[in-house]
Amino acid sequence: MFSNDVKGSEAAQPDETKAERTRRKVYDTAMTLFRERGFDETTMRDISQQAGMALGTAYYHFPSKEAIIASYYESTQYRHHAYVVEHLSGHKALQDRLKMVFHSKIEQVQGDRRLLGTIFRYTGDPQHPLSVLGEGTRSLQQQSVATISLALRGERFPREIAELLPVALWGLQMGALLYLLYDTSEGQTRTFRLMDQSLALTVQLLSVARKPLLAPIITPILRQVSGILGDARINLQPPIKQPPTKE
Amino acid sequence: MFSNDVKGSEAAQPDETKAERTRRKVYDTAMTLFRERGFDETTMRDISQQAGMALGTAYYHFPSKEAIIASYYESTQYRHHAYVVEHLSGHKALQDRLKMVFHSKIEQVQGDRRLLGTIFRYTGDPQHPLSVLGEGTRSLQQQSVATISLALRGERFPREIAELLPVALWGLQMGALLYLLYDTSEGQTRTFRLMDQSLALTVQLLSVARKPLLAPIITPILRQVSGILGDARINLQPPIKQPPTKE
DNA sequence: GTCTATACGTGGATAGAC
DNA sequence: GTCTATCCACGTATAGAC
Repeated sequence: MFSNDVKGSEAAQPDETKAERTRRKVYDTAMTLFRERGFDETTMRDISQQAGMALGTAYYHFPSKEAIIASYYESTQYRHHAYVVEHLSGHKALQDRLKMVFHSKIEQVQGDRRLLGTIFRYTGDPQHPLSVLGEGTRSLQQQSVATISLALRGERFPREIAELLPVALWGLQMGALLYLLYDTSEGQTRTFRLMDQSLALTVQLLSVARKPLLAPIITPILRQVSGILGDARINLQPPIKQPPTKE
Repeated sequence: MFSNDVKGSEAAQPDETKAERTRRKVYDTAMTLFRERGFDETTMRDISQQAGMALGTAYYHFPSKEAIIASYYESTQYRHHAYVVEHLSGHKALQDRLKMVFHSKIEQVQGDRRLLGTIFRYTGDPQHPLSVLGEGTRSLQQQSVATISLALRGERFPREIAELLPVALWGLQMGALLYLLYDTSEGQTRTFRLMDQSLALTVQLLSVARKPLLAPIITPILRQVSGILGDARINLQPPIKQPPTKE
């Protein structure tokens, strides 16, 4: 739907074409203004003026203001994935890995809370290409699940848990992002605490669930949850098991 | 923030003032157009023209298009509460009561799925008076929790559960509404099934949690969840224990 | 292909006359 | 309370320069 080659890095590459440079200029200027004033308060005319170009030029590279946000949306997912891949080997225990994945996600968007809100705005419109739950962002959703699932690499879980855990964690991440939006505490410490506690609880529950004594009670419940979600067609497991990392 | 005397009933009252009649006319016309074409596709000019009045007149009664949606938002909560109060005595078992409460909520907004999406649009902006999670709708949130809690009347739960259940059910309702938005199944049967299954599971879990054998395992977990939520200041218990029903 | 300059129509919102 | 006139920002279109 939207073109997509700005990757969010604001460092210019030397072999950029002129068009790419202009496009980046639009993107960077827009992001700066969005962060300063907010999305709605920034007009395409502001952006083009600030970037020192004509209105038509900005529109030439981005069909709409939303398209700029779409680029940002994609770039965050891309960068998060890259970060996680790079830092995975430094964390061995499950809880450490989960913390790393979730912390980096929050830190990444921490300075852009207002922008984040702009992305959530389309959630109520399933048809909108930017709806975080809609068809239009399906591949981003699956990528996100895949990124999170990297933290689970090498772990062995019972079938039922292995099936539910990735989506559950994705939901947790969504919840954390939403909470972040509303978190006015200094440095958003509340969000981090909420996340850490939730993850600790999760890991704890996972180990409880593994106890053979409790299995007969827990397994049917998990099956039931699985059934409900499956029935509701809530399923974000990406079709490819491995995320796009060459190896 | 927004004025609020349209209660969503489209039946005119005989003792209405002229202003009230005009206001209702604006509201009713707007709702009809919103339902037919959608919120964004309906202009204030459309509304005023269809209602046979000047643009300025419509704006005199509603300071903005959003204010009309705000009225709708309030009226649904009001009507749901009234419905639940009226039908509570017909349902004795907990699960029946929950089903009644949740079904009526969904049925009430079933025809307005697009409008519902419009309400969710402001969730990303904590400052916005219409954000479903924001300060601006706090009292509506608490009313909604109170309405749901009516289904729990007379039930006895352990402290930890009694504390968590209302918010949890509110979250479930939010989830169901969100799911409804995306549910294209005939008559939204999927949403109803998802809800029924979730409620059945909930009731089942409640009875499991009551078993004395499992209490030592479950209670500390619930305490922990309670602690996390409390820490995060997620608390929607209305300050008044009893919702506004005279008795 | 990339960019500028300019103009038009639409829609939300407001001011002021009646 | 109601209407008319108006403002302003937006998306879009276009004609042409390089």
